[in-house]
Amino acid sequence: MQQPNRDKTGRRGRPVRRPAVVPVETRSHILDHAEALFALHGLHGVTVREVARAAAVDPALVHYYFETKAGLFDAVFQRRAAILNEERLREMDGYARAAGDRITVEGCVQAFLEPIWRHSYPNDPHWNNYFRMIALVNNTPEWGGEMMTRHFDPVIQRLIELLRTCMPRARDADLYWCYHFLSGALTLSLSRTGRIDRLSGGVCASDDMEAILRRMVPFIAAGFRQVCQPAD
Amino acid sequence: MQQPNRDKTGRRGRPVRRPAVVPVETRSHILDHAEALFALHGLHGVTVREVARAAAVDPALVHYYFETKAGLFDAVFQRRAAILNEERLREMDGYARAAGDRITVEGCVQAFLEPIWRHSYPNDPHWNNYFRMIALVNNTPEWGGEMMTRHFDPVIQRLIELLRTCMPRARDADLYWCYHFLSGALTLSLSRTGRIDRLSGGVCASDDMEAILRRMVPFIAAGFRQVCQPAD
DNA sequence: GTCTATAAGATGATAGAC
DNA sequence: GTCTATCATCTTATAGAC
Repeated sequence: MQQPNRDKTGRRGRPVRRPAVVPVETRSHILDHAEALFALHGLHGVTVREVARAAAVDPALVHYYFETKAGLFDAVFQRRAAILNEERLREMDGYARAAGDRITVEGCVQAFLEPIWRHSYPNDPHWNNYFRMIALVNNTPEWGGEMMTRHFDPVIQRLIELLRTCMPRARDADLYWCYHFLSGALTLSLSRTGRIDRLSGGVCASDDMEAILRRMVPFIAAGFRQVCQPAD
Repeated sequence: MQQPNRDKTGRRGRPVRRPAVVPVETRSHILDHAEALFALHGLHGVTVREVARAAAVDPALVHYYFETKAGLFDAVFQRRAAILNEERLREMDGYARAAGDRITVEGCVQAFLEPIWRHSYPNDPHWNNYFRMIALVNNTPEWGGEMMTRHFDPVIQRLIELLRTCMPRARDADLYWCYHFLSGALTLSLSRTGRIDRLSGGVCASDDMEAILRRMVPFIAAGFRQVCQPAD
């Protein structure tokens, strides 16, 4: 599998001591490949060796950087969560400021989703892998709830807050349950399993993120209003 | 699957051949415990030995009945799908017949969900495990789409058909995408991860299926109408 | 930081006795 | 149908050389 003592230059004497070409990126290089594999197979469906092989790196290095497989998984999850959270908060704050009194449920949902779509559409493979991971985690009974809470709660709370200003008479339970429906619809979309392609006989495509967003915003907004703002 | 040589009467002549006390149930006994484990950890998170130990059965027996781990997973998935599909078809047909011209989007969605809720609420641990498995499969990129299609498509097509009679001018793509949102919201609910409990500070409970249904039906119905029946 | 080597044990699956 | 025994392979993780 490995050729122990290769020396491309073939020049004799000292082993030259070049710490490879770009050692700076090793860590994120491992993260990228781990992300791609975890997205497809989940935590238990991936071995440290597979990650190492995909990243063309020694298995021991993975442990050097992340200690355990769970540590690796967590690091992968953490990396883009930080970025995404910041973008979403800024997007929602920006929208709220710009909209002022004209704030709408549609606008809030759109601002909440916008940063995701910016990364996923048309096609950033890294982010798309990450989003698949989120979908898997979100539906994992054992530790999924805890993990989602730990990484995303502040952003969700901000969304709820914003939605409350649109629907001042809404009850908390209704707002949270409706967010839960949004969360399910969103993460299933992000997992792009190809199910809808088969079901629809090709009329819909899992990868058509634009088609999804165009319908998700009005769908979710109408649902929120129906439940949180009953006609009474 | 088959019990070749059973002889309940024990009448003489032949060596009686009573294979233990209750051999009839071994297969479904294994299925039950596999179901509980797969629901929590997914296909890759469970070993054949763990299933065998949980079922208090020899590991080789699992292979005897199901050949491979994937075969076991599939058998678990199959078992209740057959039951559920039949119940859902009957529920939807019954509703459509009873409603006649007064058919509504709410009614269709309710009929579609009703059989699930009958099993999950208040508490049938077996069915609840099964529903968690569905949620996991539904969000599994690799083979999840294929598996959902294989087991559930006819029922979904029937739902779409019914919804089309409520919204005759709806376009297919809109109907399918809206079903996709429904599917995501539903399966996330079925996975009961505890996320919403944490997020809401205890205002909502993952296990409160009645609270979910009460909101899901109007939420989803309003979404469908908004997207599939634009005011134009 | 990166690699070799290896510990220490678990894995899916099967052959064959009963 | 059920069990014992076992194969061949893979697993996470670490110690220590370089």
